[in-house]
Amino acid sequence: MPASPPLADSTALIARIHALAARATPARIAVLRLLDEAERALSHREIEDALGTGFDRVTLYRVLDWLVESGLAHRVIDAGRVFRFSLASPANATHTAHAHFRCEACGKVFCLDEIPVPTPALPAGFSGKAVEYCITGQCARCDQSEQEK
Amino acid sequence: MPASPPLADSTALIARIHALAARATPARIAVLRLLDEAERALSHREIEDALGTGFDRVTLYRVLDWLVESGLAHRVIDAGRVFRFSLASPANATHTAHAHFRCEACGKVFCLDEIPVPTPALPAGFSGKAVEYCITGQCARCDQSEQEK
DNA sequence: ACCCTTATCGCAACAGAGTTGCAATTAAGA
DNA sequence: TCTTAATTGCAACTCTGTTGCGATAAGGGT
Repeated sequence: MPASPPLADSTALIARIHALAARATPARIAVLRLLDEAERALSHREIEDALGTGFDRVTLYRVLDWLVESGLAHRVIDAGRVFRFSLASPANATHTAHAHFRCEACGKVFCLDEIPVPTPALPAGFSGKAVEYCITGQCARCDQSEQEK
Repeated sequence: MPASPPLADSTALIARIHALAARATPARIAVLRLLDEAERALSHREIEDALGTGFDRVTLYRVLDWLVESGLAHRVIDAGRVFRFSLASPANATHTAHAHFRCEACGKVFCLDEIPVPTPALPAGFSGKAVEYCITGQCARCDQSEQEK
């Protein structure tokens, strides 16, 4: 187990929260930092485990709701009926399209920001807004460990 | 309330079930017929409501599980954390790709079988299998009723 | 038409993720 | 430092889906 990850600059995180006219509470700072350092979409459970017993379940749910409402994070639903959260990159804060990759082996969900999401033609009368694009398969790590067997 | 919908040929449905070496029970026939007539993906709740009080909750869950396991139906997860089911068209029984449209207003999910699902390039090491492609917006009916206001 | 076997069913109890109400706490502006 | 409204923590709840198990009935054989 490595030492605690290098602390991201708390001041910057606090500023980001204050910019939304919200209070910079420990729970918000901790969740924001965790998501900022994560390279994949995290579930409530994963966040709870990562942060230890310092915060109440419900507080974390509310922090996550707040993140989504304020546009700082995306919420996607996982095949296992759990929500996963990832920070919205400042550029695409207006979440028009977002691609994800879900590994069947480890269950983790990765954000594929760099993949362009095509906008398809819809049947008459239908107007599309957001496009959810999720690819299921094996991630790099699981694919590798499978070959080692 | 219109009269009961025209009964699809029960014999054909029963044959379809027998072809899987399974027993043609009333629950299976009813669910199969309902999904066959539905033009969109139905949730367990919608199926339960549509079929009335004749079947147990759990029985319907098990029928749906059986449909998915035997490849007769697809199961997709909805933004509201509920599973939705749609019959797999015999042609694409091997569910390679499938597109859906979810209406924000009425919550219904439509199958867009005719839309081609593009296969994107993945980061190194990742291997994709299934692609879930879901567009969120307003369906034809809700779009229309909104303009009438 | 009647039996058997066993796949299915129905009930009841459970599990997990997420939500709500409300009193206690605390961030942050005055 | 003081005030006050935004947040928190707790407890209880909802909802979707699952599991165990005895009872029922589909369908093949006689």
